Amino acid sequence: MKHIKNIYPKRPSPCNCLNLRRASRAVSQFYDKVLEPCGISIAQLALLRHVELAEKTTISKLAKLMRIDRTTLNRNMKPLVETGLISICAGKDSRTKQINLTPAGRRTIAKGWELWGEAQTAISGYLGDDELTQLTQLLAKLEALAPD
Amino acid sequence: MKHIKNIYPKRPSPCNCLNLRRASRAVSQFYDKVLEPCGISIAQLALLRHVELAEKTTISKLAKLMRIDRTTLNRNMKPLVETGLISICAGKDSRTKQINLTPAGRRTIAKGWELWGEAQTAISGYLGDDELTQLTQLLAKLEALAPD
DNA sequence: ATTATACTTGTGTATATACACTTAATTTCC
DNA sequence: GGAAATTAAGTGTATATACACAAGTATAAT
Repeated sequence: MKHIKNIYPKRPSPCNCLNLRRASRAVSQFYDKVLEPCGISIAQLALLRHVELAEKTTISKLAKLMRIDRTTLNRNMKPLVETGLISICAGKDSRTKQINLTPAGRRTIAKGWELWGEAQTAISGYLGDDELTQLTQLLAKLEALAPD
Repeated sequence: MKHIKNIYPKRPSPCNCLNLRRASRAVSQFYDKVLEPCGISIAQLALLRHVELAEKTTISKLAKLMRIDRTTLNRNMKPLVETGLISICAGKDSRTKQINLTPAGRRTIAKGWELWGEAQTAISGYLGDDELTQLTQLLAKLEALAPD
């Protein structure tokens, strides 16, 4: 406990959480920049991809799959519905709603997929195989902290 | 620490960005939970700590120090001003504003600092020294992707 | 001194995130 | 069959995030 000033050196912060949040912002912005030509963000591409993966699923199930809060997902879908990339209709169980990918949504995924690959390749190359493996494992372990 | 559930691994996505975002959410929620007794989030504690570190600074300088967007900082300060943890007054240069920590803000930091230590210790123990070092280095490298 | 340039902040807009509470529908249990 | 418990979705509220644009102030250039 010698010098308090060193508790916050320039970079990185001593706070694991803050370091994660900063890296998350930086990397998200990097992906978003690369994805710009297709008109959606990395968060939105992820949403579309999960809708494609679990076709005709419901909101709660999709939220569980994506591991985000149900109400967050609900609101994140809004701009994608408005731009016609996904559509929502009533499910068989009247409590549920069914989420569908539109043709435009599929086209956007196709375009976004290519761009995503560029970003992904760039990051992978930037880190190298060993660090990439490390990172993936560490993040998986950290994510396990989330309830359920 | 009782908050940690050891039910990993959850399968990582192939997307580095998504993995980061998920881990960021999970870890932020973990810290937020531990910080609950002091009434602020980890993001807010970080803001207060940076205000303390760079006393009487301006919005733009503080944003640069925290490495977040200036307008984001501007809005994040609002609830802290309303709850009386920080105060804002005119700076010498009439363009600028001076950000100050209030006595209540200092008390909140003191309380938050202890709780933060608990969360930090929990995470550090959960990962272990080697992984913690790896993580810190990887995140610093990734954050370097952000434009200046 | 006036103009041009750079700097500092604020606002409108929009997405991302999640908690608390509510409503509606289904399932379970007696 | 009807009450109780569970499940699915929606809304209000609030914070976190950042881009585009605007307006005011200070400094540099002429």
